[in-house]
Amino acid sequence: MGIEERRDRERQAVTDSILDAARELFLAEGYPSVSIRKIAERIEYSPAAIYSYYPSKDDIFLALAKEGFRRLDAKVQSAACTGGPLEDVRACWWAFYEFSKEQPEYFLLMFVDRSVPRITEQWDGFEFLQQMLNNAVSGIQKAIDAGAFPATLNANAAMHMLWAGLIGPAVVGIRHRLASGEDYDALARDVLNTTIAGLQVGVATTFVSCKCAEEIAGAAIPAGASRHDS
Amino acid sequence: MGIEERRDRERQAVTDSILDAARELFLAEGYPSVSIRKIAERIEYSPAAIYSYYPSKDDIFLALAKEGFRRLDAKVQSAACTGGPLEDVRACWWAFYEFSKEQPEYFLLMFVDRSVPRITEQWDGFEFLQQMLNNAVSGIQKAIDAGAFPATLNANAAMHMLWAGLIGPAVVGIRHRLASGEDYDALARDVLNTTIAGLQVGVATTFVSCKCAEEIAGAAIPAGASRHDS
DNA sequence: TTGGAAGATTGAACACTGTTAATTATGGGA
DNA sequence: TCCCATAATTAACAGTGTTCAATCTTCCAA
Repeated sequence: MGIEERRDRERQAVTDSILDAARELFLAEGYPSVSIRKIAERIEYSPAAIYSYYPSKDDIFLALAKEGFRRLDAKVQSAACTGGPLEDVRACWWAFYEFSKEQPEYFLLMFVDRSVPRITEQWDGFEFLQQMLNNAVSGIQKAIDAGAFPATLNANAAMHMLWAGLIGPAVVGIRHRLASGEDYDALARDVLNTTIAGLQVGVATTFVSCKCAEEIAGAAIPAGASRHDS
Repeated sequence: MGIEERRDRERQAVTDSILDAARELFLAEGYPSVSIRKIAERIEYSPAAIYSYYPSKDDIFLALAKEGFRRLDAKVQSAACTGGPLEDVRACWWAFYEFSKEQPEYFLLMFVDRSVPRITEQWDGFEFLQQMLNNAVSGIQKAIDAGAFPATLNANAAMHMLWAGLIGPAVVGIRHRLASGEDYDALARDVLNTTIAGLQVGVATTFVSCKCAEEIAGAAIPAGASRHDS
């Protein structure tokens, strides 16, 4: 009796069509103008029907956020063209910035907007992102091993710096926070190159990943900015 | 006849009380949960009354954004403790990051959220911000003149790099985009110190302010990342 | 003192939003 | 054919920003 299988298949088809409709609206008009009623109209169902496939609107966009991490991961992975470990690092993080331009809605959903609180709440559980960040750490470690960065550099700290540092230009770009006509790409490029240059000269870092915090505890405490703690 | 004056005074008092109520709700609960009806209830007026003082909800929050720029300007200006031009630069930009922690709602409204589209549209017209950015450029120029940065450094490009670069850690912090328990301040400190170190070693910058673009046109075109343009 | 004009304020409505409960329709097994 | 589980819908609730006609208040001139 393949009836249950057929029913499961039909359920999955509707579930997918809801996500498809949400994605189309989301990419075309942005999160704020996506509504359950618009999704329902697009798939020719009543608004209430959607709630027997997704518990809430948040769950739909949580699924889209996960999709976004996969897309970002794919783009970043295909960016490394092995012009050497250092140039691979540069290329991968430039791809990260490019993603913010090509997929601003995904980027905002994943990193910036507060539209879907659960993305923040379940942050630790996004495996594709964690995997991507781990890959990025490996890439930096390769550059360290190749002598492009000082051996004292903490690859994890460096990764977080590049990541956080590039979110800035991305947000500035998406939200148009430059005077009209100025070059957003040039700014992002300068931030990337300057951060890499800064990492190469070897500034003492204070950021330590929790996983190995106990091992290094107390090792590298202060930094040039310690005077600001007063 | 001081009647008109009195009426103006009363109008201004109500206008102010609307802004006060909006600010209180905004700082306590965040933009998304501020509504015209809540503001109206707080000032004991009907919701419709607000529309004879502000044309729309956006205008209320545009006023709050301007207020935010003044607050940020005040904080940054009082941060320079003249431990030398370089340390002043560091202190001012650390204050910028601290502002994002102390006043996250203002920060989101001014730089990140898309709640009030007019903030993006009228971006060029925020005089307090422009003044603050100009001050920041001057501060960097002083550090250049004092020999803390290379003489070839474009102070305006450096300012934009510090600004955009620190928006990243600020957003990561406000949106809690680190694994649980990790140190947001340490990340921001590292980004700041590494960016300053990178500026000190003198990476060629491609960002040029529009105002002087024609003067420098074509002077400094490529950079290490030019290979990503293909 | 009264009438009217100007301004301030309101209640009710419109078109939305996410979400839920009760009701109806559909299809398969006994 | 009857029954039952599942699916889908209608209608509603409480909320949103905003608008408009009606009311209420205040003031000045006749």
